[in-house]
Amino acid sequence: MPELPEVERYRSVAIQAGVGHRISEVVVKDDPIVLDGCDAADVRRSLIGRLLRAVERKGKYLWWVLDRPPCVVFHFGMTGRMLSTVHAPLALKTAASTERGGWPPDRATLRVQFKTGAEVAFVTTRRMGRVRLVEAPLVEAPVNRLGADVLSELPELGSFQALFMSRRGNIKGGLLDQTRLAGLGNWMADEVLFMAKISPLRSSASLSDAEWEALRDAIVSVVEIAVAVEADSERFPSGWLFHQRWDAARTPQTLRGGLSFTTVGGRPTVFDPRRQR
DNA sequence: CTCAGTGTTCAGTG
DNA sequence: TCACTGAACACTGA
Repeated sequence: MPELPEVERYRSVAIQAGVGHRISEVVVKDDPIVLDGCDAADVRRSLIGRLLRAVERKGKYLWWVLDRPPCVVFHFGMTGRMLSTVHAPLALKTAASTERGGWPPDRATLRVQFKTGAEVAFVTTRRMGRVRLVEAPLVEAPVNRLGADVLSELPELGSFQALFMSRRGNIKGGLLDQTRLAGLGNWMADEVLFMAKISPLRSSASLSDAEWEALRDAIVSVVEIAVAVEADSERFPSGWLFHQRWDAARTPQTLRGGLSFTTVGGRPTVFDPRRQR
């Protein structure tokens, strides 16, 4: 479930383990699916002996800025993680999550050791995550295709609303389109619509001004809270829809506790038809 | 054995 | 050309 808050957490993991430190050892698994446009030798050569200057994020993408280009850009796909020896792993309550203790983690694509002895690993068990070498991530693919980051660049109400004007489809599809707003994923889209009392099936064109404002406010709130608790779902507010979506996810097209479990735009969707109009 | 689930990309359609 | 839809991708755990 790596949506923005989780990626932001992985950013802290990398910062705390390695920013300001030089890289002494690198182990890369030569996996042509995960390494996109580069091979293990390229990645190793780019990292070994380098100083980690900063770790940046936009939407669900993360990249390491070294003291010499290129940057190493990570995407987590549906099952990626970034772990370190100085961070306790977080047990994430999602359908796909499995955290196991021990170091090194199983099947890491990449393991980096700093001169301090701290290590960071990138794991993408189902191989849908990606590692790329990019000179200037903000102006090159894939990061340059992203819209405004929902944590740091959320547009003011007028431009926020305008982002969706060219869309004919449902509002949930619009929220998931990373070229408009970057960072929301499937569960967060459901959560903000729940908070804003808007049905995921509504067409973008049908929202009132008050609803646009409620939707924008809900995005601010959900993103801020999820980031503040470091994407630890145990600490999500008890009223959030999140807590009800995973255990009951095996009952499509039925009602449970008044909630509707269905599919919108090909994604599993949970909403409360009594509350969300 | 079957299949849900996670994010993105791509082929096909309107 | 643009926007949308649905399948595909790889894999694990239920």
